Amino acid sequence: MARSDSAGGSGGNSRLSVQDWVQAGFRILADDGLKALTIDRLCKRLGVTKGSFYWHFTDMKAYRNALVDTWAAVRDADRGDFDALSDIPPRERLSHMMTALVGPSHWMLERAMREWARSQDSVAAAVRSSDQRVLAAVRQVFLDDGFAPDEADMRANATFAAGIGVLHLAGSRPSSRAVDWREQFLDVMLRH
Amino acid sequence: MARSDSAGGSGGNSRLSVQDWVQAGFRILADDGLKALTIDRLCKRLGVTKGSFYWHFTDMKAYRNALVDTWAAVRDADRGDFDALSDIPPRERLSHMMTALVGPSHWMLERAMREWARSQDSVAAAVRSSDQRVLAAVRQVFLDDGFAPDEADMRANATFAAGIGVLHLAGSRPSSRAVDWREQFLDVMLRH
DNA sequence: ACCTGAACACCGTTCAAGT
DNA sequence: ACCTGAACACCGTTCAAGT
Repeated sequence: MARSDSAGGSGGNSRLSVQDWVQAGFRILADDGLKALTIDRLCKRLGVTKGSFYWHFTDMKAYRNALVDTWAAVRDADRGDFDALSDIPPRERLSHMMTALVGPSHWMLERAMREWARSQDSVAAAVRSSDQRVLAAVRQVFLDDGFAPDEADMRANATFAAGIGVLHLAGSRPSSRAVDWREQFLDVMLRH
Repeated sequence: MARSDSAGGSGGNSRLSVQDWVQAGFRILADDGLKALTIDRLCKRLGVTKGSFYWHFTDMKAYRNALVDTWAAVRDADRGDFDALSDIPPRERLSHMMTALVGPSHWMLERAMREWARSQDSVAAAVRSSDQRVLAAVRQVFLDDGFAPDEADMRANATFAAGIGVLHLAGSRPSSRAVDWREQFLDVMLRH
């Protein structure tokens, strides 16, 4: 096998960084799903052998943790965008958040993370702490809309749970019907 | 398929039925979770070799289908119990349904089914059709409570999605706090 | 009809050896 | 420091052969 030059990545350097492995993993997840994410496939994509993987990561568990950490950072960045929009009315803000949660690009990743969380405590902890931050932002919307703290808490949890439920129930990408549905649902949740 | 020898007892060198394999699978799932459900482990539990498994099932996929079919039958039986309670007030009926969905014994199984559904279309179809029946029962509650068909539809979907979300967000068994939360949530959903 | 036993492919993991 | 190459264990799958 002739070793193909580099992985088409940044700089075309022959040596790999942790981030190279992480990015390759994200691409595989998006292209072919959870089951396709195997060490062999990663190595083929990066043009190295398995030993290289085990120099960068102690095992598959550690590699998943690296993926989850990067995912959590991206998620936090998204949440930062919400904070920037804190001057627009609560109703619209909530609509934005729901769209982002169930939304297009994160869709596959969200599912993968939650799937790993079920069999790996370290992933579960990272997902939970990321969820907490999103929940706090949703709760703030209800507070801003004039609900008492307890009520805001309950409604934020309900809204978030429904979002996660939709994520798991959806067989495919959210349809336009789902968008209508979402708006009606938010009407109910924001009703005083 | 209706041949049931001395199932349940260990030690009988009698021949195995499909249901013997299914029941052994449920026990492994409940005891040690999804990852423990391997052909080797099933064989050790039943005291046979792998060849036996492959005489009863064409592959692991087919075996999972058998498990899902049995699960769907049990779920339908539960739903039958709801129908019997159609004379009690909507609010209480909904409370019962939510408790059963998120509830104790089916908990582990529900998750396993939905996990398989993600990577196997036949399982996804079975889960979806079972979900549809539950959804219809929830929708009926809202109709009985006086909501218009469209409203009932939307609220049933929201209630169900929230239930599934809670199922996936829960790290452990539902706490007593979760029960309070559930009642408050139902109050909002049933508010006219 | 129902099962054994041995084989094979695939994948995660290890490690001595190379640059 | 970073990677190769060969080995091993585990698990799903196949199949000829046994009862």
